[in-house]
Amino acid sequence: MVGSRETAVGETIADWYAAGHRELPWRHPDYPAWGILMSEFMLQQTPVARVIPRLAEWLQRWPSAADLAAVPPGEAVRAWDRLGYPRRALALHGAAVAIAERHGNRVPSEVDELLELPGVGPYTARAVAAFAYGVRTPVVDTNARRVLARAIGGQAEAGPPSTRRDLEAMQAILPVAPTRARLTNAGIMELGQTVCTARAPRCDVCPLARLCAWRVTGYPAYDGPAAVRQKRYEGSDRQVRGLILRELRASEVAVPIDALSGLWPDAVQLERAMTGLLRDGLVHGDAASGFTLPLH
DNA sequence: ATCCCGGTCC
DNA sequence: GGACCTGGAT
Repeated sequence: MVGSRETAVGETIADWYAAGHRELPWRHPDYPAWGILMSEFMLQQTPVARVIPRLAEWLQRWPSAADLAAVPPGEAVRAWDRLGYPRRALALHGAAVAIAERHGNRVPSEVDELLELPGVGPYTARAVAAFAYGVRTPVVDTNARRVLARAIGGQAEAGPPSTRRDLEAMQAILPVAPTRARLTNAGIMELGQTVCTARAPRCDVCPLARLCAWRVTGYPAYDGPAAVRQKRYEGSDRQVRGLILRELRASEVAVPIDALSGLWPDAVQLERAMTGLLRDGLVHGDAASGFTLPLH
């Protein structure tokens, strides 16, 4: 219905974002769709400040999908450097190959086509459609989920994720006009990152003010299931995988097994990490001939 | 020294 | 539901 909280929240966020936001490279009007796709891959798990310089390098080195597709996947893994979760580099290279071969070197604009690309899930597909092409579609990341949970749901936290519910909740606040919807999509994530933060929300400067259901009900405490905690990094297989890849990134030739066995005291865990890397396609080779990044 | 962040895939 | 990386914040 007209005048609902949903409508008012969506319009208010669009106005707030339009009135002033951080200047980020991928928000410039003439930034290419390929650059936006790369930025979304990098931003999936990595803070803005670390993405900016790396993205600039990638765009200069590989100005289109076909340029990245033309090099071995290992070059993407090497250039990924320390952004973390290097399977994303492999997936981005795979997406570049698919775009070059099946889409005429043009990043697709349809959500369904984007979802077919490796490493592209519900968030990235809609983010690219919305921000590269202006498609009116709900874009929901973890920040948007939290804002929706508070402003619309009246809850302190978002609770367990449900893509279907998230998309419906975001759809309900999206303005009808695509140009306005785009502002709301970008704005709700910015609001969640800078104002409606997880631990110390700055409600005193929030544009939603009394439109927020959580605020008007007196900030009730969260009574849902506790958020799952990430296992510690120190001593994890993730750390061992990171050590192995760091060694392979630094070498232009195959690294002998002896050079890797010194990286970690627990031989069983080292073996397990290497098996995982080989299975993921992040490493090629064997004990006899040594190991490399995937160079073919 | 410890905690925290986060989208995709299996 | 759990695995996956890293560095910055506290």
